[in-house]
Amino acid sequence: MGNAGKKQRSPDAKARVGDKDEAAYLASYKAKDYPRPSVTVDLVVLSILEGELRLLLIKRLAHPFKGRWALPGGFVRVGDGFEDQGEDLEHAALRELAEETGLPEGSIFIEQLYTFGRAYRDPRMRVITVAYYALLRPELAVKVVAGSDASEATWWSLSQPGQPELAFDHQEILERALTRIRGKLDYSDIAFELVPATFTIAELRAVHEVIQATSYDPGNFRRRFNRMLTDGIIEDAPGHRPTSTRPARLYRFRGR
Amino acid sequence: MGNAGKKQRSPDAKARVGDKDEAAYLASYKAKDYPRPSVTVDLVVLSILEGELRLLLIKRLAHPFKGRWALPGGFVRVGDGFEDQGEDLEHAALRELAEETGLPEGSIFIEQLYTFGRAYRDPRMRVITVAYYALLRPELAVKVVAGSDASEATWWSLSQPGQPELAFDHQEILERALTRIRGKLDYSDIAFELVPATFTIAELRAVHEVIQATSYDPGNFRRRFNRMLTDGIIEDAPGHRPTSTRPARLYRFRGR
DNA sequence: AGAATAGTGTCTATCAGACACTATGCA
DNA sequence: TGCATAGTGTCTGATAGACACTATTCT
Repeated sequence: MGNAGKKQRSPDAKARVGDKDEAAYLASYKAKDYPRPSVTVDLVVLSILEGELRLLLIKRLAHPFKGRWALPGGFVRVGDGFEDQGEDLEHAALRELAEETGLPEGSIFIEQLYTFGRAYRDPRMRVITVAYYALLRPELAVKVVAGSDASEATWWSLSQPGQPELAFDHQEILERALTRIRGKLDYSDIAFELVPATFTIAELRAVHEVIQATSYDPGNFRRRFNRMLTDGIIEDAPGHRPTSTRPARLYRFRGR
Repeated sequence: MGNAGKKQRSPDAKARVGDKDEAAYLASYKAKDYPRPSVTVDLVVLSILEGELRLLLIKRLAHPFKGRWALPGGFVRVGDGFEDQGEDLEHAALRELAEETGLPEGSIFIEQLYTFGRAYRDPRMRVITVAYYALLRPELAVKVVAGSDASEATWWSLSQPGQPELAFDHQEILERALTRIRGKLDYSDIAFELVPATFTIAELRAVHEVIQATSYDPGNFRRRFNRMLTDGIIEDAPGHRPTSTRPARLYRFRGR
């Protein structure tokens, strides 16, 4: 171990120095001599369970911050650098998400959030993390189990006080994710990622209410909803959702 | 050269293996054995000159894409990794901006845009770039000169057809920056970063028009502007701006 | 029958867009 | 004096928030 620098150098680099043509130049490129940071992806995984906004946290089994709760994430695979440049960032995020939740890779919505790279944010070494947020429909969220590395995974409520102190700068990442999501909720389609495949108006309203931590007038919300209907963003779905009183009509997101 | 891997390892790592305490653990940490990508910052530097939206591009002097135009940027300094973890991402962006424009480091507005890390986006090796956008007031923009590395720097117009083909995935980065800026223009204060320190309503309107590539009714725009006045976002400034006809009142952004 | 939620309608304030109009300084 | 731009006022349509009201189903 500790031979990463060696492995990443093209084997016959020196031989081609001096060649003017670009292909040869690439082979002899020496930029790898600069120190490089480690790059990770971290995920703010959110869902709504039992009417509360919930965050998926993993208990760290190793130093640093051993025993503390942290966002799921891990190193981006960059291959050997030259012949194999490894996986895309989004792929790394989806892979880590699948590994740490046990869910299949498809059908999980993620979006890049921000990149956190403050020096000393990881005490071990320079680590730059590309943060994503993921939104899980409740049907999927309940299937989450601890990943193959046997680490503990738990849905913490953000709707109630008493979250644990997070490892690294993960609290800051979480807050930026919430701010972003709150800002995008009204003008984007992300709310539909937190609702079952077919849903009632009240269910969609509950998503908005839980995320914004306010309450909306049912009548006014319905009006906004009706505009989405006439705009073709959503459509009727067959059946009704039984409730404690009058059953509610079902709808379906038409996106994508 | 090629000794980056060696330099980044803590000298007495092996000696402390087995110690349970966290500090010792950090010293012996071996995560550096994973291959690491290079990390750069790239900047979409925009200003408005002669009524046109302009983008600062640098002509590449080296392979790859030698002779092609590219966004200014460069490697993030990460120090030796452990004792010295190097500079923050935003600092790297501000430093590169200063180096490549000759402008002083303060008083330039930048904001992180997105991180582009597709495999093979750089043919040499795996490079992940954290993109920022910078907005320069016209007074500053005219002072930009080619940086210390003597590379050619030019303001290209985005308001007219005929931009050059950009190096790497810089076209994609540019497009994301424009989309972001167009989206934020209405609800944020970024328009004030493209206008002189004191400005007229027509000048601010011109910024909006050039960026959105539309035209706004002067009367209606003035009404929006008046709301900003009563909200305290902007305030009167002394004097008038001479025009070809009736001089216009001056205002000043109150932010920060 | 009563309770609770689904679903509809109305009123008001705010704001954007269209557009007509007045004011002022320069050529 | 004419003209271009600065600056004001008015009308209309769309939308959000407050709130009163009707409809339907479960218990």
